[in-house]
Amino acid sequence: MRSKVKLSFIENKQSRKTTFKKRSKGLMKKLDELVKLCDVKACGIIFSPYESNPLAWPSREGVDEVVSKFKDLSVNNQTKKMVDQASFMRQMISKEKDKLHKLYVENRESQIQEFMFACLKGEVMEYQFDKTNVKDLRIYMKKYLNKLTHRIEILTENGESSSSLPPHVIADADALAAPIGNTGQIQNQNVNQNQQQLHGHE
Amino acid sequence: MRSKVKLSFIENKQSRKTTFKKRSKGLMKKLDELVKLCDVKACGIIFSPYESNPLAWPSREGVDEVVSKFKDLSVNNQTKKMVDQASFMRQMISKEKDKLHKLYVENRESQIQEFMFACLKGEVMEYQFDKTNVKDLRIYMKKYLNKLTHRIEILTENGESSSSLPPHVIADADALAAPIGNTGQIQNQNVNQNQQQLHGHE
DNA sequence: TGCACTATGTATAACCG
DNA sequence: TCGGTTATACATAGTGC
Repeated sequence: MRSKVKLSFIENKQSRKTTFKKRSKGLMKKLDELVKLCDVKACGIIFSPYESNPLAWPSREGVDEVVSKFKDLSVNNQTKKMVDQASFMRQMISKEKDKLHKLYVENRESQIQEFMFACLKGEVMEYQFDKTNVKDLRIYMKKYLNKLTHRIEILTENGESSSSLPPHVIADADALAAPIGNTGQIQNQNVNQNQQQLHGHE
Repeated sequence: MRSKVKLSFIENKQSRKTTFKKRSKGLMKKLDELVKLCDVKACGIIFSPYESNPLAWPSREGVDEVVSKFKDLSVNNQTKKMVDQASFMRQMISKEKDKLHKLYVENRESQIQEFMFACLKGEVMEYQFDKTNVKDLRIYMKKYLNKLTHRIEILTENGESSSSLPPHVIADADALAAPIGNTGQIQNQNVNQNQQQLHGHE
């Protein structure tokens, strides 16, 4: 007539509810007995979908009392949590360091690019030619030249009319060099055209 | 052989302790079963003079979770509706905060953009170079440069018709160079247009 | 849906080594 | 003090109203 309890989720909704009601009632009763018999502080809280308010024993206030006592102790026992947090923090820091490094590399590249353009325009101070700069510049120029060569090849091969090609290449070169220190009136006019151009591309 | 439980304090110290041990163990077991069978959130805490640490089920952390949930409810201990409204409000506030933050970031970006152009035009007061501004400016300029570089690449690689290309490219290059060190009336106009342009890129 | 019933599984009081 | 055993009180699954 009565089966042994299988310690697993009761699929049937109705019997689950019934079981919950019976067992939670029994639990609270036992908790009550324990406290009466042994005179200890205790509390129990059960949330269920079957009642709008959580079951709390011995009462809301009683629970509060026990809980605050428990929290007090918990504060002293947070070593383990602290450790977890520490390792978490370590992870985060590691990630941030990676980001930082990536940014550093990018930044260095920009720097060298500027430096290169400055060189091309002869606007570089003597003292800027330190070992590191020159070394990085070498590497960067190589990369840059490759790009340009590649570009020229493509344009040359795809080149439609021969007359239009050279201006392209020159224009390209100018475009790349441009960000460094250009000034002057002509410049200003071009800006306006540029705006339209940019707009058209969006 | 076995007496009926008298629901009163057990005077005998020894049997009280024994009873406590047995019953508390049984309680936790039943709590465990209840949770497994019905899939509800629950916790139990028992303080006793017999153990240095309080008995807590399902675990310190589990108790914390249930307890905080309980506290949340307790605070709004009015009606279930109130609770729903409160949580609804909390959601709304959270969303509004997100919006606010997003707006703040956008706003700051605009600010820094203006600042950047002002810098380039030499129209910046000394006092404006505080740490925060400079830091944000750095970040923003980087972003800005990347955008421009990207733009150059696209325009360089996509060169369409031969006749229209050279002016475009030159215009682009000028636009990119223009914000640097330009002054004068025309410039001011350009900056404004330029800002709109950037905005379009966002 | 919920309560009441009852057969049966479980918890545990008392005891023991 | 503790862990194990046993008899028995108690809790509760399944059932029907």
